[in-house]
Amino acid sequence: MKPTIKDVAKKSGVSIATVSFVINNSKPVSVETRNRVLKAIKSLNFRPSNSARDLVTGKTGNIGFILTDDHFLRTEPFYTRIFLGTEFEARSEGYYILLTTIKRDFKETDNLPRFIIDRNVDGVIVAGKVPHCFIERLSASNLPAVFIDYIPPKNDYPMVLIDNIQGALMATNHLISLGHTNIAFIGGGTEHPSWVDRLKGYKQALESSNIPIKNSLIVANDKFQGRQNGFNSAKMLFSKKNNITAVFAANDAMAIGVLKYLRDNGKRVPQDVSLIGFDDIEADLMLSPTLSTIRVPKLELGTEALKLLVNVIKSKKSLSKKILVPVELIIRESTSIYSPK
Amino acid sequence: MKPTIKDVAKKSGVSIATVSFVINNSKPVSVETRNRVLKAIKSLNFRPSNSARDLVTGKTGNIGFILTDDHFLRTEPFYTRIFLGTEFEARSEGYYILLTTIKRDFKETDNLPRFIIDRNVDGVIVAGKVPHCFIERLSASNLPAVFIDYIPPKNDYPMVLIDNIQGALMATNHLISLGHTNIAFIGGGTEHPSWVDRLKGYKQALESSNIPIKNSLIVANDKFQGRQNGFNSAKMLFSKKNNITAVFAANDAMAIGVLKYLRDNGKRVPQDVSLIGFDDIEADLMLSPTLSTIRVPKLELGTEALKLLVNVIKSKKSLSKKILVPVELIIRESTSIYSPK
DNA sequence: ATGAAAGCGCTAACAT
DNA sequence: ATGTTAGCGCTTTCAT
Repeated sequence: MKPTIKDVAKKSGVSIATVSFVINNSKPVSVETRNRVLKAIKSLNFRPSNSARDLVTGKTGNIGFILTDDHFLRTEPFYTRIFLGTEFEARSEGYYILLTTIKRDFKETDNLPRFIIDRNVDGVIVAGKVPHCFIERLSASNLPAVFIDYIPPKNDYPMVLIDNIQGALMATNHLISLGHTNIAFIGGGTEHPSWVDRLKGYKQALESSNIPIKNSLIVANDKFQGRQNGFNSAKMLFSKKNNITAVFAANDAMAIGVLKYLRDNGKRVPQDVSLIGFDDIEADLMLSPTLSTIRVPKLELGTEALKLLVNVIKSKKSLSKKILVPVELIIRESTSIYSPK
Repeated sequence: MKPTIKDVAKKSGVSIATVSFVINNSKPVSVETRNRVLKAIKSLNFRPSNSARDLVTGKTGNIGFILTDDHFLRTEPFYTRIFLGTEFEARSEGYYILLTTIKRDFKETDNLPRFIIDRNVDGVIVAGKVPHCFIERLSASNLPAVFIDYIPPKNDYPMVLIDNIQGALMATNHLISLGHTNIAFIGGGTEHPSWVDRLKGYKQALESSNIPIKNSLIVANDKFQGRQNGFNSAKMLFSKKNNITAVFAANDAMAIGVLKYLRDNGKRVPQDVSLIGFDDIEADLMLSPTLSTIRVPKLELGTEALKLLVNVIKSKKSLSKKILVPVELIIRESTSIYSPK
């Protein structure tokens, strides 16, 4: 049978209260008793029962991690890495993570994740864009929550966000510094804050270098997803004659699509066109040339979110703090100096 | 405050025992009392506390899901789909899933997942290949466990496996039925049972059609992973002159690598070379031609494993049942009739 | 068919 | 600094 706190108490000749104090560091215990208790714990291989502890503290020791199924199943290990960051940090904080997905088109009548209904989590982390009606329902549940990489409509809730504007500035400035002026932007729709900010950064960079912003060089819609989007957008841009010498794709998935289009159509990267992405997904090893990009510290997004959530849970305050995680310019093979033919 | 069983008892004018009987269907309760209790539960929005219940039953209501980090982060959403199957089934069985990764090179001295150390799961599901020393440690923990898509060395433990031989037979026979006879096999190493079986099926198919097995047409090593492996293996095969007209790649990731190699080297698929994979991963939409393959029902692997584990947990018997999940031939564009030039 | 009550393993207030 | 003890919310045995 699993040893209990009683066994430890008996073995070390103290009361169960003292054992509890030692386990939780909740009251001063003399060094020698503490050592005796610790020894007993070790020799019995004692672990406090979660359910007993949770029952009396009213906590669950669990944290829910929620994202849409399409995000979870994405080809690029973006959200899975974020999850890993969260799970990793959870270990050291003593929490368990319950991962669940909701449908991309979560309906008002759909069930909330079971751990919310049963209130079997102390808080939840929401990663990526989720339907508004889900957020409303979550809100109504009054659970502490932290959002990663998405700004919920009401903009309360603590968030961990990517510094998208800064990243887009860095990417675009990198191309500018290489001598490019005809720089295209390929992005997603306008309903995700990230796409909006990455476009904003692109425009800001051009402006500060006094390069005119041409709408004909900007394609931003979300009729398609990821690579397919990049491919189609590139087709739209390059089928017209507009002497594009560099492309900033708002994420790596799209950049890979662009790359594919350019290859299929006899344009060399970076000789004819420089290409930079965003995210630094663990791209295909086979990708050639390797992609210059803006690195998003995915693990860090996850760890920061967990820390933030634990703070909220412990402080009971609903601080609506925003953490902006810095990004990094990664120069690889797909960008090079502008050299007109 | 969260309502308790007491509130329900009070509201419906019965004892908490009766409420418990209703909740768990553990003793006959008269229809009218049952209805009264049910009404009270609903009106109070009562949910039994997991920790209280777990404390008295000695269960945790949790199941651990373990895989190596590289599997979890794989480009192809293979294991993530399996997880989703498990998680889905867990919902209806009333379990929560604690997902955690271990390192691909898990060392003897590494910590076991926390939920095992703390015994905070009633059982675990292990997906994909994991280090032997991990399995030994898991074994020592005496937790019920089920393996998915991997046969642990000692071969005890219940397993949910893919019918690899059957799948490889179907794939190879498909190529044979199209008139191909010079069929190459590209696989992984020999230390994963799946690779071994897929090769076995390939050979069996050739034999039953009286096509000689040529070792020169077989490449099976795991110096590289996934696509890269396929690419390199294809290079090895096609740089010699051996009139290969069809390739069976032991998984889709490798098949995509093969496809890439063939494209880069002016071979058309399927006109010059037919290509079939295995797994039916949600391949790149941009893949052209679309890949014929053997579909592995990934969600089903996950759901079956959970059902099996729950059985083991409930029956307390360590039945070492093996479930062989059937696969399906999916014919798409990458395979066509052999037509010599 | 229903109820009373013991007790699961722990925390924390109170007592010493 | 350490011990005693009352619960936390539930399941389950034993009465009725």
